[in-house]
Amino acid sequence: MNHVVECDVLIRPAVSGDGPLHKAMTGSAFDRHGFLADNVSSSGCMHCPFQHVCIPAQLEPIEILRFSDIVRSTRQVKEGGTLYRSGDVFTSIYAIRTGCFKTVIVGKAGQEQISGFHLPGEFIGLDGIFDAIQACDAVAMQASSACVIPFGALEKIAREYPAIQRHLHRMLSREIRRESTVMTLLGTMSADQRLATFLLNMSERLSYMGHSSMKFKLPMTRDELGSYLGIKLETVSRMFSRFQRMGLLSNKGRHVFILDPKGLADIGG
Amino acid sequence: MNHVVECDVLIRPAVSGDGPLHKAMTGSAFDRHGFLADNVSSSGCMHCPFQHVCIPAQLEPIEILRFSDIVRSTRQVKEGGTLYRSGDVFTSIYAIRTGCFKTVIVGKAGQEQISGFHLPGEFIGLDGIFDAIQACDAVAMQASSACVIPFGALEKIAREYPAIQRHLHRMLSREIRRESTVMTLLGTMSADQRLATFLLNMSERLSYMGHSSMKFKLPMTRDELGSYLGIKLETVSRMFSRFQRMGLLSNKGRHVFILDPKGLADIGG
DNA sequence: CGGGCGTTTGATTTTGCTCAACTAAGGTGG
DNA sequence: CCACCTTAGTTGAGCAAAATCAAACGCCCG
Repeated sequence: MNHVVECDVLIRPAVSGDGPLHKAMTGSAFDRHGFLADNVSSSGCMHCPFQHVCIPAQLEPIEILRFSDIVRSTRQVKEGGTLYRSGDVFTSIYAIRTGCFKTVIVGKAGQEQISGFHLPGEFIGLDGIFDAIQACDAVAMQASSACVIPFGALEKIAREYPAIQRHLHRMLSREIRRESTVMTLLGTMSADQRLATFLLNMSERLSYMGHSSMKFKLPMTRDELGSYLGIKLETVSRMFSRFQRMGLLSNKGRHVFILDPKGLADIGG
Repeated sequence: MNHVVECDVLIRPAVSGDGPLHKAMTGSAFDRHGFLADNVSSSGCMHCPFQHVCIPAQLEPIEILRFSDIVRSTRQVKEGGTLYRSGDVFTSIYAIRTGCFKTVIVGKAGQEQISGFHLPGEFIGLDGIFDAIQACDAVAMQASSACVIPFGALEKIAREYPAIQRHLHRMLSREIRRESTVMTLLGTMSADQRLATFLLNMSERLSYMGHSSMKFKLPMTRDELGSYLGIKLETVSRMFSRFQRMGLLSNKGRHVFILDPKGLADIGG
């Protein structure tokens, strides 16, 4: 039942083939066991309800078909499980189908840095291409699933279809962009600016999917959010409390209700 | 005369076709007017003394030739000049030939974040692929030059030659990796760790090129280094002084002489 | 109903920032 | 060629922001 609701929501046509396409995180979306554990698995992209999320509108049917051909399997990952780990041999990239993943970079000294929270429609594992070794852990934050895209096969069809090639290059470049944005956040912003920016980004991703941009539930703990934002969990908590005192939002635990997006934007820059 | 020395140094065979290949920054390399202002320009890669730096060893002669064909021009940029600016239409990526560039991300609120210092052999402009708009400024820190690689043409030959395609993908993935490393630095490290890590990274890049890893001159101001490391210029200066007091290095302005790399590594993690 | 985890909040300490003064070096123009 | 001026770098004092340490709360979940 929950399934139906979610599917229904996700099936809405994408506003465009391009922008940041992410799975919604409205109340229901993250309730309890989270996203539906679909087992439609290897039936290809042609009839995948998430098609519009990870395949751009520009592709011709034949191109989608070829793309679909190489996506032979999906992987189900339970909460806390990994899609891949740092050090693993790289063979595939992954298109997230349901749920939510975090990518964690573990430094030499054991320091953990969360480099991103990834929602349906995003591709992860791109950092493994360089030397064919995965450079981070991809950990499921809820029961999640992802389509496995063998990279060698993807390169092959990219050589045959310029539109697919371009799609791949855009994916790679987008990841570079995303990381640049995070670098700016970590390099130039204060704690309150970081959180405000993060929340607005989340809100934007949601509204883009046609969901409420005002009310949602975060999929991560304060500790994880702190790791991503480069601040301590207590500081994250204090900033939430401050925002609430300021009337910018109302929150209880991970549930967030944005009251004054403009006010948040003023803080975030 | 200075020219000859530099060329001589740079012409040394690369240790491998892969690692972080960067222009050396030993005393002479950054002295006064810096790198040679070469005007060999559009004679192609086949006889370019920098060939080994930006083209991997795996490519066949015919592939190098095809690659060379599309590199029709080089651009000379004087100190402070830009190779491209945020907002420019993206048409090409650039292979740095001589000198040094910084890439600067300007946030909405005008905050400047230096996202990287780039030396010969590196490719920049990859973040512009996504939406065909450059996302940052590439500013020359000395008189510098770069080969212009039209991206459409590169995609075309990447479709014809798998090895070139792979080379391109590795370049893109490497940039994602590089940024991940910086994110970890900004997200988890204290000021002294950041500087120690940066200096060792610099040192490593240098030794890779066959230069002294112990003695070099930094190409950037304290302010620029601070921007990159996410700390203020005064803090950078204090950390240098602290390291000197600790006997880890000896420095005067931008000249650095590393005395205890192990000690620096202990700090950097 | 009890235990444990995630979260909030407070008190204190530490780190790095801000403001400010001073020094050194390089370039310019008389 | 020297005096001046600008810019980069160093250093110190005081301050603000965030980390750390510590305690208590609430809420799932078994």
